[in-house]
Amino acid sequence: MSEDRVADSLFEPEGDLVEEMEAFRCFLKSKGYRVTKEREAIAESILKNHDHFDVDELFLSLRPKTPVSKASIYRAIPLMKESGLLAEVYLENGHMHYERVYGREHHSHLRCLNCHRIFEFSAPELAQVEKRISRQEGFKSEGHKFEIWGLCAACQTEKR
Amino acid sequence: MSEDRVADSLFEPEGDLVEEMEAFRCFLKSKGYRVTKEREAIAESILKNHDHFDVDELFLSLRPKTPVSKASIYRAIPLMKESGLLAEVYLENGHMHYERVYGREHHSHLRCLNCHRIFEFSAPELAQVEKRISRQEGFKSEGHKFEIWGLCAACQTEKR
DNA sequence: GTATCTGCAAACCCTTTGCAATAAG
DNA sequence: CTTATTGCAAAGGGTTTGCAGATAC
Repeated sequence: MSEDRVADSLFEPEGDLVEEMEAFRCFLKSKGYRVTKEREAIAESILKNHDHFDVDELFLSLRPKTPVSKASIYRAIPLMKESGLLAEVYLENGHMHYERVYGREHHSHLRCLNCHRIFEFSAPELAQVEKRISRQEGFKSEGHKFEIWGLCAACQTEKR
Repeated sequence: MSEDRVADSLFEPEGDLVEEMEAFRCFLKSKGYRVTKEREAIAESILKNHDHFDVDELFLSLRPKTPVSKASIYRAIPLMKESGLLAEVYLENGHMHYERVYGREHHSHLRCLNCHRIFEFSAPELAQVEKRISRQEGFKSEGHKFEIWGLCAACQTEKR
């Protein structure tokens, strides 16, 4: 069906959802955590619908078909972080925003201070900086985050 | 008095405190905000004692000599951010950590996930990445943040 | 004199937690 | 069966806010 889009890594073919769900289940088992329908619903919703999201969006999007309490969502987040399914991205208006990691390339963010939209980009130098500085400082690095803030193209025009 | 240390930008000669306080007062006036003794005490405490801090540390360090309520501290923070005196650095254990910006070079952070210490470094490439990506995306950038996390040298040894 | 700022205490709001019922293995 | 997980509602805890009195200008 969608086998002819193998190289397209931005829009996920269906098969990847199955694989990624399986990876998450595997992770849970490997840690002795249980595979519950709530955890599956949360993970599936993120993998299908949410590149960037906060707890409330996730909660609301689950509610119609497979309601899960916020307590369970909050309790699932550390597990999903640990499994590498998602990562914290930034805090805005006093609550955390997350992004899906499975099936996406590592990237950095541009944040518009005016419209609060997030734009993504990749910059290969960053991994090199991470490596070099870590070596230099005797650090064993596990990841990095780079963020640029300012005004996006649209908001610059608007403000003139 | 300390005129012979002009080039030393890491440890601040006394004169800089006066200048930096003056810059902050100027900023307040320029915006129509008032120069109050509370705002001066907060700014002076940060400039003198706090490269990295959170609200509680600031509150406690002010209390003995020039007590200022937390409400006033929280109300002063956006002003100090706006003036460029301080910047948000990271969220830890549910509360924000700040750093002094006046009189210090821009730098990035290494965070140890084990001992939670922060190490600083400079990497000139980062400003170039900021510039290049902004140009590429039509973004008008106003700043960037780069952070590496992992295990510091001491914590790696300890864990073996 | 007037508008802004301060301190206090209460309100906010996101997140965490205790507990009894439920479900996974 | 046993123990982890869920949902609920209450607690937690950093931050914000309303208000009356104090203060900058």
